Amino acid sequence: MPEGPRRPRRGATTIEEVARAAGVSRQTVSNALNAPQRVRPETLERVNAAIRELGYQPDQSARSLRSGARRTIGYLAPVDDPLDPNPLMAGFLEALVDAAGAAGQRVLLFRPGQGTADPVAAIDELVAARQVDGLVLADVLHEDVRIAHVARLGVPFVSFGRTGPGVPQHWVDIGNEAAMAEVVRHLAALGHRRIGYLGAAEELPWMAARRAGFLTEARRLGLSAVATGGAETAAAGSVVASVRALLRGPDRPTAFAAGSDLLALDLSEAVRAEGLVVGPGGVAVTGFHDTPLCRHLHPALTSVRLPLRTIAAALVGRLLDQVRGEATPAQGLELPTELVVRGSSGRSGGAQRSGWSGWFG
Amino acid sequence: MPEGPRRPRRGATTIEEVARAAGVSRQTVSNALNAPQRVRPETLERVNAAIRELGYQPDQSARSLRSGARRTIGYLAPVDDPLDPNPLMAGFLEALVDAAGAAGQRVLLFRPGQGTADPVAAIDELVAARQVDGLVLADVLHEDVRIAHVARLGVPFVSFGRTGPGVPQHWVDIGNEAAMAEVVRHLAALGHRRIGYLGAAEELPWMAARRAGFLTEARRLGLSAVATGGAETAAAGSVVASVRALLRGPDRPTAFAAGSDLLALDLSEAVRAEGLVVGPGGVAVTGFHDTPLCRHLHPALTSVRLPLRTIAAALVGRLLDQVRGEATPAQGLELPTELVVRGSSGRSGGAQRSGWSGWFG
DNA sequence: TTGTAAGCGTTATCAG
DNA sequence: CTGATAACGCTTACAA
Repeated sequence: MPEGPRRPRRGATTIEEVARAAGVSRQTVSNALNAPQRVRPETLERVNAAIRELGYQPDQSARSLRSGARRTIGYLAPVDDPLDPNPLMAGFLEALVDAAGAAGQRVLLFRPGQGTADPVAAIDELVAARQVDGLVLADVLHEDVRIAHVARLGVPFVSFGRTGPGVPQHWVDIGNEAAMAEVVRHLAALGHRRIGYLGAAEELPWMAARRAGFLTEARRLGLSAVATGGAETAAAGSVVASVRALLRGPDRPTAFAAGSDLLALDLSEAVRAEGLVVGPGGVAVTGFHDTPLCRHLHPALTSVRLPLRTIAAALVGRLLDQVRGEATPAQGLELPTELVVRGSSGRSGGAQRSGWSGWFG
Repeated sequence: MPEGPRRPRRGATTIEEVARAAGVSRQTVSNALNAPQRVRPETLERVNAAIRELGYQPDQSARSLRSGARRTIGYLAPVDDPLDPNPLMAGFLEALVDAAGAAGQRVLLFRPGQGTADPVAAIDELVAARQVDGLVLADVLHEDVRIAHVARLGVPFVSFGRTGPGVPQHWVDIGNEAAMAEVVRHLAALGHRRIGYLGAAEELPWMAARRAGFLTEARRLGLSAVATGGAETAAAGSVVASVRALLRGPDRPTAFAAGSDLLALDLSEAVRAEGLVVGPGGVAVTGFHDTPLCRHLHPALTSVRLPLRTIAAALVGRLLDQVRGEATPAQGLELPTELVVRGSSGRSGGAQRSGWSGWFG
């Protein structure tokens, strides 16, 4: 006669015990849980009482085995540069877990095995072990092996960030170009006519988009615009120097936008090093991400805030649509950002909302 | 005749197919996986070949249901202040996922349901649904309802951070007092005799410990020390003012330690506002956490680095000991931090390692 | 060493 | 609307 597992089972209540307590069959309890409309109200109430009484929760493994639904989504954490980690990862994860939880899903965090920087193997393992119903990918590149791979596997997935047009897919992203265009308009409205941009890691699509958005909008408004911090200034430590050069050159910009809050910090240091001052009456500076850092600077840093909760909700929604087999055509959603104006630019401390950017195919 | 789940099954290979391909029984495949020493080497090789060939991975749900082992640990994300999020959450999570992965475990992220700030309910759900083998709790308070609750439930758990002596438990923490003591010694070695400390949220044990470590070591060395930023300066925005007051007072400190990198930023602003300069020849400033911010400041910020990977590995190790039922007595492990000396204090850019702090019962 | 049989807790089908 | 029965894929004891 087979024996139970060697590990002492936690005294977890089973559906059987609930059924006994409520004086019904096992099936009725299952129905009460999964198809309440099939159970007579008074029976339902009795069953629910027993469930509450015993603190019953269905065993998720048994449920998954039988139904095929794992009720879990996998989040593949990007392997990021420890020197420049994604400053929003924590906040995004919290939002993701909340959004998933609201939809009755858990979030399983995974990463490529150490040493192996190969995300494809990690994905394969998770999928083969049938641990998740779908995947959320982040920091997606134009040509992303992960996307190509999961698309080939046929696993439901959704990506935070846009990819090239090769693979039809669901994605959610912020309007990086639109965000920087809004920054440019903000600076122009303050009267700045010569503006500068400091970027970094321009091979990353979102960074490239921010720079492009900056330059395009500046051109459209007829401003004099110059960008630095790209490949031409790649050498470490030279970022500040490149900005100082701009500040010493002819047509010195009176305002600078940065591709991140940390770059805005570099920017501020360069400004100070040139004997200038940041803020009203001096050089305007803006950042990106709206990290807590912004509030600790003097003057406080104007920055672009990402709608993390909306992003997470959209990601989860689109992912679960696929999991449920609802045949929504692959499409993208670009969400608007929020420009949070603080002392480093302009006078007031209020916030302006940028416009809705719409749907993309 | 019962039918399979309504969701179209992904064409996942089962143990049966592997057995057929290798010309052995289902059991032999299971043995090859779970007890390879029981299988004749040549058979093992044949089975492994079939496994590789078919890309087989055991269905984790089936495995969990039968064996009781979920191969998953739950991480309860602390509900933190969005204005002052834990700056290390992202890095810690990465380290945790890696450490868990190395031990064959996944990490399930969960949070108290939105609205409900009740972590106990979230824990109950996860445990009742038998989704995890154990729990990792972080940012643990002296009297922590979560600890009391999981201890009562009898679920294996381990905490990042120390709690009161009420409940016997496994914990891992950094030596907050020792870390600040090392900072104080560092400042003293630079010749500073009057030093200040800027803290915040002193009701949090780790913040209180940092302050205490600072004051104790300063007293021990016979330095003149003063701390601010506690409850007495709770009003928002007054932090900088409180430091400026110290800088204007008699016995002006020539060096300041902060309880976090962001507080060090406040500190720097206060120093500058008083017309003083941060760094060698001016006021020395140190931070805590060693966030990327440190490298973007000028001068770069001396800070205390946490051994996140070591912490994560220790947490996972202790947790799995409990899961495996190895009767290790509840005990704590205090890990040393690393003081990373940069331009904001001292001259060199090197790093000093602090000493090993030892084991606690 | 390998094969046989049972059952983990749940949900789906089908007969009452 | 309820109750019996089978099956999801796997691991464990035991027999061969």
